[in-house]
Amino acid sequence: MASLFKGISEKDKYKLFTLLRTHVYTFDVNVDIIPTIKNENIIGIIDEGNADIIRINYNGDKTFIENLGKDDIFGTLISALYNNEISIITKEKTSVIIIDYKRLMMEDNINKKFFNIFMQNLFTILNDKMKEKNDRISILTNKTIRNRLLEYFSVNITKGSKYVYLPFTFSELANYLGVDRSAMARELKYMKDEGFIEVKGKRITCLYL
Amino acid sequence: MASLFKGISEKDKYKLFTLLRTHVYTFDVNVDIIPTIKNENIIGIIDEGNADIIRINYNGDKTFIENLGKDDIFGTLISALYNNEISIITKEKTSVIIIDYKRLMMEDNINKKFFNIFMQNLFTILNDKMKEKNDRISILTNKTIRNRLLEYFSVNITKGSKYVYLPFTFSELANYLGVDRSAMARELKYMKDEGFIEVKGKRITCLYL
DNA sequence: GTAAAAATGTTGCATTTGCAACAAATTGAT
DNA sequence: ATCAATTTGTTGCAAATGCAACATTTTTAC
Repeated sequence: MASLFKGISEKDKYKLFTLLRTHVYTFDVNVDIIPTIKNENIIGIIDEGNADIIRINYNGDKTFIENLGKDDIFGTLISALYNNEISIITKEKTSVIIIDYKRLMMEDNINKKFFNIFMQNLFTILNDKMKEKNDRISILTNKTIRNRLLEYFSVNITKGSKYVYLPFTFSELANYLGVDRSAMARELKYMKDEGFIEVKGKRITCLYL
Repeated sequence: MASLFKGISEKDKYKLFTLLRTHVYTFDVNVDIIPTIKNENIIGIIDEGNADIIRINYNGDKTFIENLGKDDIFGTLISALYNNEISIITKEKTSVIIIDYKRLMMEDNINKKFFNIFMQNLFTILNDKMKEKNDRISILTNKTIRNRLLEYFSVNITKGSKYVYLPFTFSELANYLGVDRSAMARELKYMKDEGFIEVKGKRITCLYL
């Protein structure tokens, strides 16, 4: 699991916090954290708890973008906070570490070895995020529910197995796939009936492999 | 327009190339550039020409991801090249600058001012890319063609105007929106008939604003 | 300028999907 | 253990969409 602090000792981590003038904010459940950090060019890291990134469109409709858990990052570089369209809603009590983005590039930082490790970690995380988004785009461009499901399975199958474990509920899966929940349930039933898949709780077995 | 070399003089740019051991490759039209650069952890910059990033899924189907033009970047950090699913197909004669990703983080680089500017530019570009991908996800999660179009217009409208200028053909727009071209044409006709929009070539006027 | 290729416009039809409404099952809190 | 809240299962129906097929227009190449 990628973390911004992988390979950095606790001691260096706190040196880094000083260097970057980090702030820590703690939020209750069901709160939008954006207003607290708005107007800033920041990177945030979830230190505890979790939250959903939601996008609000021109019409007031909400699109689920992703869920953030421990060590996940968000901010200027990740979610384009500079527009007004995004909310990050805590799903439980959540604390976040906020780093001022401008300080990342200050020249007095760059001689510190732990700072360089930190930057490498940041790149790795951005790379992973980009892959996730490409994955989702690939899924969403499929025109039928069945093909979206199959693409989702293909992307998320446990390597070398026939199993997909859902990291969320079926409702949220429908959301992620951009389809109606009940229509998805219907399609899953067809696929079960045809012997394509087997569903036990959140574990789906792909029998066509 | 964001460029990796914004704020860097030509002289420093070539110093940077030496520092990062860049390579330049030139490709004919309609060639996949991935095989040439595969196995490498790289960042590529389009120096001349343009190319499409295409994703191939488990089924052999192709998804258009994006078009790359001058100064656009691609590579490990942007398109997750490490999996086998991506092709980058030139649409004309195209030359690309390839930077070895590992060298980006080497400690002997980081005292150079132009290197820091370069890194800042890289972050800015990554940020923009992330925003583009979030935009597309927001569009693709809409359930009707009309709503995808409206969201597309909303995201791409020229600020302070009622105009959207398509940067590509209507066929490609349908592709981008993940819908059937003829179905999209039909929907656009309905919207014209209802007085919602006006279409003149690649310029769409949003009359509902 | 001309022919070929690509893009756009149009339409009928079968299929897929969203939506709504409700029942059943599961989960969570006290 | 019990009740409430959430999630899941199910289905009829109307609407939206993909698909195919073909005409027309525009663009491109020589």
